[in-house]
Amino acid sequence: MIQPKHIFPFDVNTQEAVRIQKDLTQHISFSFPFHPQEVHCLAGVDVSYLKKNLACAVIVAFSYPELQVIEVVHSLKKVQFPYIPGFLSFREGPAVASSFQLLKSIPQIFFFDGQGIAHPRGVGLASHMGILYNIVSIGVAKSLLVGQYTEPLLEKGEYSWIFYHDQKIGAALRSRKAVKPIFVSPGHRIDLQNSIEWTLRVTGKYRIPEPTRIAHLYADKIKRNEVEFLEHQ
DNA sequence: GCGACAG
DNA sequence: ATCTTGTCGC
Repeated sequence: MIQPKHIFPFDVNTQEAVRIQKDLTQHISFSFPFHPQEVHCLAGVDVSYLKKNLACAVIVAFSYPELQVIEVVHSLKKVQFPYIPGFLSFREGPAVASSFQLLKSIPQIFFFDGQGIAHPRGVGLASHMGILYNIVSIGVAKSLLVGQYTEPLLEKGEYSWIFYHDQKIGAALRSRKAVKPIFVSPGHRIDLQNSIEWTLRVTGKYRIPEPTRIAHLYADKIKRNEVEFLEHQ
């Protein structure tokens, strides 16, 4: 089990959240701790909502490079923070943390359904959870939160930089030919170039890379089949 | 003040 | 994220 490096109070107001985010920024590392050859376990994390103010977090662990599912965990947590762009981790973080407690695998890289450092204060969901658990994390978002980018070329694998306040914070990556790009940014313990490369390594025939795509499919399954049962927990 | 705005 | 059927295109 992966133990959190620090315990953060998630039941805070936005002002405290801003302070926490600004403090977390100082702890982000960009040096990738592994040799590419020694990565054999990856994970995808998807966060979403259920009705009744329940947040759902799914973590799926995969073997690499086979990308076979080796573990799936999920948890539901009542949200006590509204959805405000820039504060997603305070809404979904508790559910993610709860799922981490259930995870037995030790993935070497985590792909998150959200931003890494491409965030108003440099601490998106991927970075926040990355710092909290001292893990390698990458933000893979379906839409842009902050910054500007020029349209990347149409072939799969093409990308352009996302700039924010004159800083290069991420990439608009064409994960499939001629589809809307995905927005990749480092979460923690990895740089932008490696974030792009690893994202491409786990991207198949779909726009969304396999780790988060599969995690999202499990989230859908949970919503369809197990909601009533889980609501009593 | 107005518009933008991960999931 | 969610409300929602068929349909146009690679």
